[in-house]
Amino acid sequence: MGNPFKLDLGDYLPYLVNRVGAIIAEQFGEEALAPHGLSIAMWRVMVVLASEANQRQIDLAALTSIDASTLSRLVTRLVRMGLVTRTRSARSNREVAVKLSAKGRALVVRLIPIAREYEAAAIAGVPAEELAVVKRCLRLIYGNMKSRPAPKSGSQQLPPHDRLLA
Amino acid sequence: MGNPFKLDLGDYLPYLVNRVGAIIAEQFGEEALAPHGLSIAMWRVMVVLASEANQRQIDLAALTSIDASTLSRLVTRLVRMGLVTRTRSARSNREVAVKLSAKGRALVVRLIPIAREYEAAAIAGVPAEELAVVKRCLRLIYGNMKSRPAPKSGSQQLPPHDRLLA
DNA sequence: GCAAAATAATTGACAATGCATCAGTTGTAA
DNA sequence: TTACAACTGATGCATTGTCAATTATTTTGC
Repeated sequence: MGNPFKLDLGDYLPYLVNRVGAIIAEQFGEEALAPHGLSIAMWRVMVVLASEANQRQIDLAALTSIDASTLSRLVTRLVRMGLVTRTRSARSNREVAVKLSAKGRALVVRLIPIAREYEAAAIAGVPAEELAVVKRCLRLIYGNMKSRPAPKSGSQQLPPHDRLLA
Repeated sequence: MGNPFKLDLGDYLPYLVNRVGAIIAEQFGEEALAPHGLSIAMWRVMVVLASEANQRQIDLAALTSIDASTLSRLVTRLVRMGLVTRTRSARSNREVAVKLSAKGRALVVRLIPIAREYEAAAIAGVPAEELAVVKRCLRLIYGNMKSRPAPKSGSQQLPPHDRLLA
C-alpha cells in the first residue's frame, strides 16, 4: 500500500481525472456531437466562443488545451463548415478574430442543454456541497500546475554564445 | 447565469476535469516521460501493467481509456522498445498476454516516484478530507457514466449496487 | 456437433495531431 | 530610427489516432 514503487490507480488523482474526462467526452461525443459532424475539440472551441465571442486563436488554444497549430487547422475546418468566421483582428494585423457564425451559434445553443444533461447524469448522487468542493479543488489544482515553474525555458536555456548564433 | 443557453465554463465539470487532466499530462509528459522516449499513453499502459501484470489488450484498453486498435499498435511499439512482451495467452489462443519486461519494470519503478511528485504538486493546498471527497466523487462519476444505458447497442450489465448509484 | 454469433486482435485507409519552422507583425531598447 | 526580440498564425512533415473491415478463435443455441 505505502510502497513507493507501486501506484494504486484507484487512488491516483491523474488517473481518476483522466478516465472521467475520457468517458464523458466519449459518450457526449459519440451520441450528441457526431450526428452533427462535430468532434470534441470542435465542440470545445465553439462553447468557448459562445461564452466569450471574438477570441484570438492563441487564446482559444489556451482555453481549450488544444495545441496552437492543431487549433489553426481546426478553425479552418470550422470555417469550411460555416460554423465560425475568421477575420483579421481590428486591433492588430497579426491576430485573427474567431467568432461564431449564426449557424454556429444556433448549433451551440441546441447542444448546450444536452451538454448539461450529460453533466447532470455524471454527477447524479453527488451532494451539492461535495460537488462544490470538487469544482473548487479542480480549479485550485489547475492553478497549481499552471503556476508551476516551467523547467522548459528556465533550466534549459542556451549559453550566451549559442543564443547569439541562434 | 441561469440562462440555459449559456455555459459558464468555470462551473462546468467536464471542462474543469478536462483542463486538469490536460495540464498534468502535458507537464509530466514533457518533463518526465519525453526524456525516456515515452508518451503519456505508453506511460498509462505501463503503469497499469505495473499494478496488474499480465493483461489482455482489451483489458488494457478499458483500463487506460485507449482505443483497442490504437492500443494494438501502441503495444507493438512498446515491444520494439523492449519495455513489454506480448505472448499468446495460455487461456485462449485469440487472446494476448501483455507483460512488463525487466527493462520496462525498471523504468516504471523509476517513474512512479516522479509521478507521485507531480500529483503532490497538483494537490498542494488541498486539505486531506477535501481530496478524499474529490477522489470519491470522481470514482462515483465514472461509475455513473459507465453504467449509463448505451444508446448504441447492447446494454452492459452491472451489479445491482452499481446500478443504484446511477 | 455444427452453424451462427460473439469476442480479441489486427490491418488498411484516411484524418488528426504535434513538433519544428517559417513568415509577417508588433513591441522594445539602444 | 533601427536593429533585435517576442508574438501570432500557418505550414511541412512525420507520427499517431480512428473507423471500418478482416482474420482467427471461442462461445452459444438448436
